[in-house]
Amino acid sequence: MPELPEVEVSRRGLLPILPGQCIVDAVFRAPKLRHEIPSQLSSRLTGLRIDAIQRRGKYLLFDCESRHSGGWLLLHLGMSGSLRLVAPGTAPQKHDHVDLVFTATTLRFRDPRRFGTLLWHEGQAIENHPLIAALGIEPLTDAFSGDWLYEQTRRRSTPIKPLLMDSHLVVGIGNIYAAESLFAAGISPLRAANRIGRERYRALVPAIRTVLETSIAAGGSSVRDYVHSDGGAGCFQLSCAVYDRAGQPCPTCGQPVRAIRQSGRSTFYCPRCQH
DNA sequence: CGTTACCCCTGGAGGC
DNA sequence: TGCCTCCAGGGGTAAC
Repeated sequence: MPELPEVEVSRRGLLPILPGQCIVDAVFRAPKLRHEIPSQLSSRLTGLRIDAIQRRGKYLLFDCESRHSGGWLLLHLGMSGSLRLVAPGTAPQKHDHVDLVFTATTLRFRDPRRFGTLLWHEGQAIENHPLIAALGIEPLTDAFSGDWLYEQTRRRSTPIKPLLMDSHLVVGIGNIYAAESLFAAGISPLRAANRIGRERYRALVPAIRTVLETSIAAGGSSVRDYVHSDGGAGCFQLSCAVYDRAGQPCPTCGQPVRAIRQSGRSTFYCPRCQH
């Protein structure tokens, strides 16, 4: 479910609440999410203060006194994860796998499919964690430009859509926003990345940025104690132009939206508007 | 090195 | 009502 905007909105929802608070207890009700949860993690976390909450790609990074013999808690929401803040003592429901208990509130992680990731990284240098070190560029930075993406794709013959979703190249673009960005830029998801010209990448990159920022803005206006809505419709955008709209008219030309499969994922696009 | 297939897991939707 | 199949917003890993 969560792509970059959802993770960023979750982060912003936690920022006014958690930094400065100490972890009173950590409760794990599932033996593993994507990875095993070490048996001593609860005692390691207990007593540590949250100094900051950062985001890298779709990972939330909780700075737990990393500069003072603490470390980092890495959280990835996976496909079905969501966070909420509940009153201490609130009974967990099914799939509520993790609680970080603070004095006045509890951060609760729910993840039915358990594709989420929870990892502890001892020490200060989170950028050295192998999963973080392998991540590509942040799409909302100035360094992510049409010229940069053009240069990066010269030897990539794979279709542009799965490439946009490759977090080793650029982080945070999931299945929904890849489809929406390509529609906005008029580029076919099937087109080989190295057969797209510089000018078209100069259109695609701002389209990606606009789609992501619009979604963050839309999500940021909701929620307080419910950090992230897990509504099945997806999209913080009020409506998607093409995603999950197979057979429905393209908002630009009226041609039916087409659904295909790429790399095991569904892709939606307008065959008339996107080339 | 680049690309693809598979796998982790549960639940909801739709066909019969 | 039940059973079956397919699908779902991610991504790491292994194999070609």
